[in-house]
Amino acid sequence: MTIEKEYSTKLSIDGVTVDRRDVEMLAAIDRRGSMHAAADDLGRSYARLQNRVVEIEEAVGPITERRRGGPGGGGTELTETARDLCRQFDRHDAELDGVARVTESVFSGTVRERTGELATVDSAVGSILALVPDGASEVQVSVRSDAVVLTDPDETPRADGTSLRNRFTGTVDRLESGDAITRVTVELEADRPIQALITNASADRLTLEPGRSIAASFKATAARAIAVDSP
Amino acid sequence: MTIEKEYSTKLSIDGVTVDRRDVEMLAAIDRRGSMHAAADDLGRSYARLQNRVVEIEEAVGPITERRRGGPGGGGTELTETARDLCRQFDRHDAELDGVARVTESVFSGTVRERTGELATVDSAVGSILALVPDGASEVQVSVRSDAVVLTDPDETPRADGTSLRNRFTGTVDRLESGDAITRVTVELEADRPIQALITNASADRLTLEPGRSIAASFKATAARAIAVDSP
DNA sequence: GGTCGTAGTATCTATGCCGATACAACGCCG
DNA sequence: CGGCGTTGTATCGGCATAGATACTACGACC
Repeated sequence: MTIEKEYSTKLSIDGVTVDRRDVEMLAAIDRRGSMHAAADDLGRSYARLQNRVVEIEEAVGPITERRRGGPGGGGTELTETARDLCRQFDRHDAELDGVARVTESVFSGTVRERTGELATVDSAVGSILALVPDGASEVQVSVRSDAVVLTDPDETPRADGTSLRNRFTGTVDRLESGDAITRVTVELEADRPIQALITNASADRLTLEPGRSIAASFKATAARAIAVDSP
Repeated sequence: MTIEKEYSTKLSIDGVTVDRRDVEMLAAIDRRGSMHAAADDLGRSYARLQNRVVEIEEAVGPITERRRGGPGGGGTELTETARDLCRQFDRHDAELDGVARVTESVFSGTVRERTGELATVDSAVGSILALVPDGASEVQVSVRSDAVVLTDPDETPRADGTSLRNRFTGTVDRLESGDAITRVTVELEADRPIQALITNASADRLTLEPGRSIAASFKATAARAIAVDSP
């Protein structure tokens, strides 16, 4: 039984929420130059598709230039507004996709001090500064592996020169290399691993290999906690 | 016209995809101890709710212990599997929420060298190492502000000791402070800002103020590009 | 002027999801 | 033994979404 993280991407503008289907519709219109052809491409009915364009347009403003009659009988072209919208959707989608693909490291702990949205969490690997929801006491802190920075522990910690607020040392446990990216598992304490996604080039420069001592750091604003009722 | 990033969280397990509604259902069952009471709480029909529990159970395995007859007429309790599922959903949801809340910095550029999923992108602020989708040439690279690390530029760059592969220097343009977190806008080139979310404490330690010279770094695996057809 | 392919609009129908309802099964309890 | 509150199951109807269909409007081009 494997659990896969999924999501669906949306943008909300003045009441309407445009989803992937809408963006694909706009892409098809752009590709084919007409709404009828786009509807054919997508296997959708022209009527619904046209209604949807108008619906979005009422909230967002002109996203198409539609001509009826004329050369070729007419046609529809996207405005720059529509292209911007699609790009923004794509960027948001790419970020969400990142969250779904990337592994996370989880640390259970209890909230100590709190200032605003931030709090220090006492965990088995030490105290973690993280974003903690209001009123939480027992929490799980999760850190995305693409947010974990690895550094040579021999370098001076330079605690003052950086905005990386969480720093832990451990030993490299496992390396899984892809074409360009290596997933590094670092054992902080017994059975308390943290994972980091780094480029193969970084793995080389850091001379990573199982057993090597290494420091794993991450920003407080990249560490997110959830409340856990039962300890 | 303001555009808000939205999303909906899902977990997919062996065919079924559980969404927020399902997790809220499980929470209500846990809270009330019976499916009837949970249905009442949520304003849902018992029949659908019960069907859904069975549906999920067929894929995930036992998520409830249901008794009919007995003291109180019976009742339903969650298994540890169900609690784990809810926590995993919450963690995933927290990460997605982070993506939707956080600002992103966007850099347009063209793909130069590529190795696997990574590529260097030439942009107005210099070359960026980022995750680039296959076949893309003109791209936009987006970087989440909670992935940007600020460092004192006077510190030795230590290009070898870290897995931070992208490093740019600029001047602090703007500080927006909350209770615990400051959003810093750094001007890399004219009209090419990058934003960083850091703790107020870090902002103090770095003695940030408009005009100060600062270095902004981020990991290659935290920079994601999308393809842009028209330049 | 007729043709053609497009946009625009209205209406009917299929589908799927869900609430509502009704009823059986279960087991303690008075 | 009957009552009660729960789980379990089947069926009906409402509602929203979307496809199907039919028709009008438009304007260049033959």
